[in-house]
Amino acid sequence: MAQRIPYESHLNAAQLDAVTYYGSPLLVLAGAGSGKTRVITYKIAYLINEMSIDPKNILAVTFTNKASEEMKQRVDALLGEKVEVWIRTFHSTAARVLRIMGDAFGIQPRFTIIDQQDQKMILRKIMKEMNLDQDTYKPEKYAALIDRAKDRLLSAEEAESERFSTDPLFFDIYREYQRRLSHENLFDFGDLIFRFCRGLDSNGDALNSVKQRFRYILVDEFQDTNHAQYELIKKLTFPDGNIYVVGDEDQSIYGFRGAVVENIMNFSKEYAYTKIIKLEENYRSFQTILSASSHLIDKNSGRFGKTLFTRKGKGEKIVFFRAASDRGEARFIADRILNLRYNEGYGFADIAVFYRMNAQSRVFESVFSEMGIPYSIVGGFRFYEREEIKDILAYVRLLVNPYDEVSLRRIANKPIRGIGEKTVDALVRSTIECGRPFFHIDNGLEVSLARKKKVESFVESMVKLKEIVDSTYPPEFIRTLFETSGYLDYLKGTGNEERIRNIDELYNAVEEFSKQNPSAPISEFVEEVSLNQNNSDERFKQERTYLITLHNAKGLEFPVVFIAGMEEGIFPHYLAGEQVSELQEERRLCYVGMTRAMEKLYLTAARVRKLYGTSVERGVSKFLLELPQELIVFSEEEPEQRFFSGFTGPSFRRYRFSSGSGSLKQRKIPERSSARPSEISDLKASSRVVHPQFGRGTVVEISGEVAVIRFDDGKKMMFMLNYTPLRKDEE
DNA sequence: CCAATAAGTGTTTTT
DNA sequence: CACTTATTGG
Repeated sequence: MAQRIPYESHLNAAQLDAVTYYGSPLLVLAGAGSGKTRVITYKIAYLINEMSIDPKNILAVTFTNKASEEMKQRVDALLGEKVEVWIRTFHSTAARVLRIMGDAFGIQPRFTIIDQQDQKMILRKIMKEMNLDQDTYKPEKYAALIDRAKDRLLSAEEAESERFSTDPLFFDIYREYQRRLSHENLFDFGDLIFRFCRGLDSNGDALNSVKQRFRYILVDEFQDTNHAQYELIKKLTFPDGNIYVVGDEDQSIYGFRGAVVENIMNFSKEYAYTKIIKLEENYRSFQTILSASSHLIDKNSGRFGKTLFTRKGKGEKIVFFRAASDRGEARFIADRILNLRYNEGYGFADIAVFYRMNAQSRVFESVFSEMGIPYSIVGGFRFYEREEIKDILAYVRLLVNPYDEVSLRRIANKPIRGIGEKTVDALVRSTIECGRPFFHIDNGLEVSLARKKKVESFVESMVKLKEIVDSTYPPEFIRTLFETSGYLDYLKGTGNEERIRNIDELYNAVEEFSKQNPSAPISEFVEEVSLNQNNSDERFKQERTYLITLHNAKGLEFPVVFIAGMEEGIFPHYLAGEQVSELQEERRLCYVGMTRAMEKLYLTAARVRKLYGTSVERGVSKFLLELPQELIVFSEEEPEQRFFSGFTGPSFRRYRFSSGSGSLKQRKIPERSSARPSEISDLKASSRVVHPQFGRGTVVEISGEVAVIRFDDGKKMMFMLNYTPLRKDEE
C-alpha cells in the first residue's frame, strides 16, 4: 500500500475543500485552468483511501474518451495501482450496462452501435421509399432532429404529442427509422442513453441494482450534459445524493448537440443542500491572456460569474494579425512557428493552431508542409470513418449481429462478387425482413440461378467466418477475414497505397487491443471503436504542431496558441444565427480557445478567404473588438490586388527574421518593390503616420518592433512594425 | 450488374 | 472545392 497522499500540500484551499467535502451533493464550479481534473482524480482517491469506499461503487463519467483515458491514468498513478473504478464516457457507460443487463430491460445485448454516417444512410433509404424529395427534406436535418428528440427522452409518439416539431413528416420518419433500428438490433448514440433511462424506468429491480452498484457518482464537464443524461444521473442518485459534479458554465459549447446549460445553473435547486465550491485560481495562463478572456466572457449573461486570478506574470500582449488572404494567414502563422521553434526555444509540440471548422485545416496542411513544419491534425479526418476501415468493421459487425442490414449492404459487393443492389434487396427480403438472420438462406430468394450461386458462396464464406469469430484470437481472425473475404486483394487491385496502409494500421490496432485485453473477443474491439469516433493519428504526436478545431481543444493547454479565422461569418459562424444564445455559445467557444494558451496567444484573420471554391471578403470577428484593446498588438498585411476573379496570386510580404537557422534558409521569400520596413525604420515618438485602415495618427511610443499609435479619432492601438503597412504621413 | 463520366449541390462544431 | 447522385454505355 502506498503511503498516504498529502492532499493538503497538493491542493489549494478550494480544491482541498472540494476533495474532502462529504455528506451532500457537491457542485464544483471550476474555472479554466483551475485544476478541475486534479480535483476529480484526488476526490476519487480520497473516497477510496480516506472514506474506505469500495472502488466498485464509484462511477466517474466524462464526455470524451480522451478525458476518461487521462483520468484513468491519473487515478491509477495517484493510487499506485490499477483501480476498479468505472471511469467512462456517458455513452460507453450506457453501452456497457445495456450489454450486461440487456435482458432485464428487454434488449438483445448483441446490438450494434451505428454512427452518424450509417444513420444518414438509413434515413436516406427511408426517405427514398417514402418518395420524399431529398433536396427539400435533408436526411441530415432529420438525423439531427431525431437526436434532439432522444436527448429529450421523447419517442416518436411522445414527440408527436408534445409537438416537438412543426414538420408532420418528421414523426413518420422518426417512427420508421426507429422501427428499422429495432428490427435490425441497431442502436444509435442517442439510443444508448435513451434506452438506459427507459430501462431503469421500466424495471425497478434493475434500477435498484444499478444504484446499489454505483453509489458514488462523479460527472465531469457537467455543463455539457443534455436532458437525457441529466435525467439518467438523477435516476441513479436520487434521493441519496452522493453526487459530485464539476463544470464551468462558461465552457458550455455543445448546445448544438442538445447540451443544456441550465442543468448546471439549476443544479442546486434540484438537489437540496448542494454545496457549491468555486475554483478561481488559474494555474495556466499569464495575466494578459486571462484578463482578455475574462473580459470577453463577461459579455455573456446568465452566468454564475467567477473571478479568475493567476499568480503568473503579466506576459506578452496578445498579437492580432490580419492577413490579406487565407494563405497569407497560414504563412504568417508558419513564420511565427518557425521563429518560435528556432529562435525562442519552443518545441513544435508546444504550439497549437485552433480553428472553427475542419475545412480551415487544409491551408495549414499545405503551407506547413511547404515550410517544413511537422504537424498533426487532432480529430479531423477520422481513422475509423475511412471507407476501408468501416468496410472491415462492417464484416465483423455483420458476423456478430446477422440482422444488421446496414453492414450487409455495405460489404455485400465488396469485393465485387456480382451481388448488386437488386440482389441484396432480394436477399434482405427473403431473410432479415422475415425476421431471420441473413445467414439463413433458403428457397425464398427470388433471383436468377447464376445470382443465387454467387449469393450462396458469399453466405457460405461468411458462415465459415462466423464459426470462428468468437473463438479466434482477434488479430488472427482479422487476418483470416482479410484473406477469406478477398478484401485485401480487392484493395491491392485498386492500387491505393494509403488504403492498404490503413488496413495495416487497423491490424496493428487490433493487435494492440488484444495485448491490452487478452481475453476480449473482437466484438469488444468493434465496440470500443464505435464509441471512440475520434481516434486519429495521435500515436505519432511527438514534436508536431497541433491543428485542432476549437471544440476539440477543450481540456487541452499549450504554451503557444494561434486562433485562426477570426472573421465575421467564420467565427462567429454565420450558421450560428442571430439568436443571443447562439452568439453566446460562440463567445464561450472563443473563451475556451483563448484560455488554452499558457504563454503566448495569437489571433489571426484573413481579409479574403477562399472557402468552398469561391473567395469572399470578410470583416474582423466581433469578438476581437470585444477584447480590451490595450492588451492587443495589431498588425495587418497589405490587401492583395485581385486582377480577375478567382486569382489570388502570390502575396509574399517581407517577413523579417532575426535568425539564419538552417531550415529557414530554404524558404523562398520573393522580394517586393515596396519594402516597408525601411520606410518606417526612422519612426520615433511623435512621428506622424498613416495606416491604410485606421487613418492618420501619432506615434506615442516605440519599443522594439512594436509601436503604440494614437489615431486622430482618439483610438490607441499597438502595431507590429514588421507586419504593418504603416507609412509616414507626408501632409 | 458495373464502371466511368457528367452533373449537381451544399456547405459547423461531435459523443 | 469535394463530395454525392444520376446517367450512360459496356
